[in-house]
Amino acid sequence: MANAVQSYHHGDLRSALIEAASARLSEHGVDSLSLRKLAEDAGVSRTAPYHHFKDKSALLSAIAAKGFSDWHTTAKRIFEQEDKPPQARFREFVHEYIGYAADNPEMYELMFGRTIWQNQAATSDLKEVAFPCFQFQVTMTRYWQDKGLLPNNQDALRLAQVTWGTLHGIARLLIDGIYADSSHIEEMCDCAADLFMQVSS
Amino acid sequence: MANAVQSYHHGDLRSALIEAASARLSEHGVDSLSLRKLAEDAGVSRTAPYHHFKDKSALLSAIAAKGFSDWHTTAKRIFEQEDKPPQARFREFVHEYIGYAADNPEMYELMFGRTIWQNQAATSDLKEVAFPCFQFQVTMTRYWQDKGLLPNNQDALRLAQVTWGTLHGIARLLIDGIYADSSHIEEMCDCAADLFMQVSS
DNA sequence: AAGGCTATGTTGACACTGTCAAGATAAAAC
DNA sequence: GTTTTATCTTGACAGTGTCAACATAGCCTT
Repeated sequence: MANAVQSYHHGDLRSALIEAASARLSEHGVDSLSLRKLAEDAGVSRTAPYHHFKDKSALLSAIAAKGFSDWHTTAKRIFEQEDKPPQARFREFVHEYIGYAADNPEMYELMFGRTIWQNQAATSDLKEVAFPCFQFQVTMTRYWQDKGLLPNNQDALRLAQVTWGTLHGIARLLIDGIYADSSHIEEMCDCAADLFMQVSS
Repeated sequence: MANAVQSYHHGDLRSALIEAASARLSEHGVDSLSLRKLAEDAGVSRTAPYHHFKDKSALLSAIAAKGFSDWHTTAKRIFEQEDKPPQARFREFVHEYIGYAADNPEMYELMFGRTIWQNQAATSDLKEVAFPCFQFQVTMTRYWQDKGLLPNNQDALRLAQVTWGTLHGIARLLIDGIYADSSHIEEMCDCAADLFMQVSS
C-alpha cells in the first residue's frame, strides 16, 4: 500500500479520490471541483475515476453521504445528553446546527444543495444515509413536543419540517451572504430558539 | 425594430437575451443555461452578449433583479391590503411566499441561490433592487410586532432574519425535493404561521 | 503452473462551456 | 464627409464531463 510510487494499479483510488475531493471542497468550493483535477491529485489519469463512480454526481454524493453520517452522529450526541435539561439541549442543537453550517459552508452546500438532489439524481447510497438523518429530526421534534418545549397541537412531521426549515434557511442566508452576516450568528440562533420555545424573554 | 431579419445590428439584443434567458430558465433550469445557446436563440453570434453584459453572471443578475422587483411589488400588494386584518395578511404572505417559490422554482433558485451571490459577485445593480426587498421584510416584521402578532421582545432585524429564514428554508427544502414534497405545502405554511403567531390552535 | 477472467488504469476523441483578441460593419457625432 | 463609437463577427484557447477502445496486472480456475 502506502506509496508504491507509480504502480499501474493505485490500490485504493476510491478513498484517495474522496479524500482529495474533500480537501479541495473545503478550500475552493463545490463549483470549482473537477474530476480531472481530482484524478491529477490522486496521480491517475482523467478517466480512472469512472471505474469507481458512475459519474461526477456519484462522487459528490459519496462525499455528502459522509457528511450526513458525521452530522447524524453529532446530532445524536447532543440529543442524548441526558444530564442536561431538554431546553438546554434544544438550544445547543440550534447553535450547533448553524455553527456546523457556518464552519463548513462548502460541505453544507454540497449536502443540502441542489447539485446532488435535483431531478431525483440522488444515489440510493446517499438516500440511505440522508433519510435516517432527516428522520432523526422528526424523532427529536416529537420528543420536544412531549416535553412541552414545542407546541403539542402540531403534527410532528410538519413541525419538524418547519423547525428544520428555519435552521436550513438561516444557514443558507448566512452561507450565501444574503442579508445576514456571521457576526450575529449567536443572536440569530437564540432568537430562533426563543421563538420556537415560546419563551417570553 | 420588430424583426429587421438579419440586419447586422440586432436592435435590442439586451432585452432579447434577457427574454430568451427567462424562457429557458423556467423550462430547463439555471444550470443548463449557456450564453452560447442564448445567443443562438437571439440569432446572434456567441460573443455578441459580451457587449451588453460583462459576463454570464451579469446576465443572470439582470434576470434576478427583475425577479426581485416583481416579488417586491407582490409583497407590497399583500402587505398593504388595509381592509384585511394583519393576521390574515401575515398568513397570506406566508402562503404567497412559498407559493411563489414553488411555482417558479428556477427563478427562486436563481434569485436566492449562490450562483449570483457567492464571493461578493453580486452586481451593484442587483443589490440596488434586492436590498430594498430585504429591507421590506424588516419593515413588515416591525409592523407585525407592533400589532402584537410577533413577539415584541425580539430585535426586529433579528426576527426578520429568522422569519424570512424559515420561509426561505421551507422553500428550498421544497424546491430541492429534500424531505418535503409539494403535496403538503399548505399545511406547512399554516404550521409555520401558527408557530410564529403563537396561536394555540 | 498456465491460461483466462475481471478489475482497474490508460490514451484518444467529442461536444460543450465561458471568455479573450482582433477585425468588420453600421450608426451616431462632429 | 469624416471620425468616433457601439455593436456584431470569426478565430482561438483552456477548460469541462464523458464515451470508446486498448493495456495491464492481479485473482481464479483448471
